[in-house]
Amino acid sequence: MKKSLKKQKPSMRDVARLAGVNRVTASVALNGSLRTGTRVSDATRLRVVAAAKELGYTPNAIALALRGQRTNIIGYFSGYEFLDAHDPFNAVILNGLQRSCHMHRQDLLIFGSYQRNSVEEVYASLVNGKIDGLVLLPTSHSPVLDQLLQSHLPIVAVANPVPNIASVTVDDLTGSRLLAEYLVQKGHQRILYRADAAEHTSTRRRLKAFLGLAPSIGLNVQVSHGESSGQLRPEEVTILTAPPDVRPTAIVSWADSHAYVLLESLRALGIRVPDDFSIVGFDGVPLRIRPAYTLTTIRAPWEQVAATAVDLLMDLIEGGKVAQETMLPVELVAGDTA
Amino acid sequence: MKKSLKKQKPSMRDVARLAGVNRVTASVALNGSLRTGTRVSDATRLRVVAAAKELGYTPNAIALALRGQRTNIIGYFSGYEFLDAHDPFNAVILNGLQRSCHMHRQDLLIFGSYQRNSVEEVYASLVNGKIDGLVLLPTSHSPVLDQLLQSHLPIVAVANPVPNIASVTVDDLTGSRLLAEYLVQKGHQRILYRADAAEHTSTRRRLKAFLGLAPSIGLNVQVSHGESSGQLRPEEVTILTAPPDVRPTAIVSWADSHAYVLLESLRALGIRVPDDFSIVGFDGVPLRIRPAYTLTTIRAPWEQVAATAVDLLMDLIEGGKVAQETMLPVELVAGDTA
DNA sequence: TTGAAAGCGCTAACAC
DNA sequence: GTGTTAGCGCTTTCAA
Repeated sequence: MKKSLKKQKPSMRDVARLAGVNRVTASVALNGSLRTGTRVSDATRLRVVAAAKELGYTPNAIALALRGQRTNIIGYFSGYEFLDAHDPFNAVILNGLQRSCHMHRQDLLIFGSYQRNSVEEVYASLVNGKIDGLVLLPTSHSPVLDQLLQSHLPIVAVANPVPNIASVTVDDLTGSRLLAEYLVQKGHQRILYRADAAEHTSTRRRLKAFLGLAPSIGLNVQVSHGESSGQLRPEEVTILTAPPDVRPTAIVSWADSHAYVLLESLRALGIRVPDDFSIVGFDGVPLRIRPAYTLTTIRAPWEQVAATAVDLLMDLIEGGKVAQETMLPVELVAGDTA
Repeated sequence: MKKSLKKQKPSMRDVARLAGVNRVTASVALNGSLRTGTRVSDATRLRVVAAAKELGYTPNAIALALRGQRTNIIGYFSGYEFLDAHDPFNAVILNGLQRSCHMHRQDLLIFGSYQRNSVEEVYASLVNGKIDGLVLLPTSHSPVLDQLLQSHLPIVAVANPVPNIASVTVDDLTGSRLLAEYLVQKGHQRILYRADAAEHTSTRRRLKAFLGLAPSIGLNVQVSHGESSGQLRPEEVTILTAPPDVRPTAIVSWADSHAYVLLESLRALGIRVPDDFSIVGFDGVPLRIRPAYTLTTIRAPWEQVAATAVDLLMDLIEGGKVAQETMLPVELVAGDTA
């Protein structure tokens, strides 16, 4: 009666005992000996398999991991911030990771460590052996990054290229060009380019490309940096409420997420879009629920980016070499905000 | 020159060697001996700590896990389906899990195994020792569930109560009552209740409560089951396009996600909301981007549900007993769809 | 105060 | 064809 209370998970040893063979014989019988000539007679194999089945044996992944130095778990770390799944960008990345991990039969471990005490702790939790490799969404510069570069943990960055780390990115330059051309075509001349406070590498690329192109196609660009939340700063309000013949007619947001915040801010100020201002974004993450505004934006294949990152990571884990930067194409999708 | 190429992660053994002590002395020096009287002189401790620092030693979580039968990873399994992070419901659950895992210093492993080959495989991957416990979003009835019940993996279900498993749910009854009363108050009499195809336990509770209450407050309820995608079935179209004096005036969707799909379907049919039909949902998941329609719905504290599930799971893992069902309160929030 | 032994579950390599 | 040995990195128990 009481022995069934504490039914432990059976180990290989239990299987072997029941089948009346040695532990390693059982192991070989179940897994097939790889290179070694070690073979098992069909009779024994059958007995072992039967025993395993009877006991409901399943291998212990932790023991396997300790032995083989391979957990078959890959990690996702989105920098220091809380990984807000409500943010459609994070959502699409998560979906891509999930899909690709599934293809590679890897488990996915989420590091949403927004407040983990120290850099040391974060670092230690990343290299403690739980994961075989890491997909990283680099925020601006983080001290963990330096440490990770020293470590031998395979890493692939997404979205923002990082020197010395394999990165999967999107074609920010083309995206900026498409936006600039679109705005010109719509007759705009004075543009407010809203960059992010954190200055991600990819944002800088987008901005630089836009600024580089602007003069040659007749765009006059003013740059501002929004709050990290995407809210308007007082200076920006001043710019936007200047006389109509002076103020910009279109706003380029470095990312959709902030463009949506902006749309709400303008609405609160009684400013109409696209009547008073045109707004374009960048990212083009698909939304599950139809939003109040359909943003004109650059659509990048983020799910594919994440999936590719996992693919590359697997190569890296298996000792391969991968390209420093893998860049995926983008396209412009016209909405009703510009 | 070439030795730095294969810089292995240092182990306790390396630290001990550098400090000139035994491995266990090093271990004790770094972790402090717990119950055992084993102590280390300050001199040795200092040397060991210095050695550890010099080498950049961090403990190996896998070895710890194998030894202590504890990985400090908790898993999240959303049934057989792909865990679509775009779905705001999944997003809010993920956020709650993440937050609570962080509080408990646990890592979060996502099982998004939409297609993992067999039940056996799914089961094996859940009980292989990688996770200390599981938060489960039960879909309708799944065979894995039966197996999991036999196992000794600590489990907590969210949203849908499951017999013999600790569950964290929301007050579906009160939610249904609030909706019914609201609709009556708005003058509705003929209602279409749209349940889900999968018939989740919680949906059944909502429906049952609604039906139970309806007669006493003068509501006439018709029930339909939408596609699993939330799309309209032909029968439903028939119901909705019946003559105005016959057809329902309000639709209750078992969940917001399908309510939003419904809104789009009606829009495609040229039916206006709330002019032609009122629509109410259930879940009240906060949206990051303002949607085209602001749904009248029941708001449940899903993030709190997920966080509580982790709390309970930790109790369970540590050998405690927890309540069979923990129910969190809901409230009605009026939008512009009813 | 420190070291030695044992064991968590598993398998590659080499006996027999 | 099968068993033995050894070791992945760590800590608890006991002996010195």
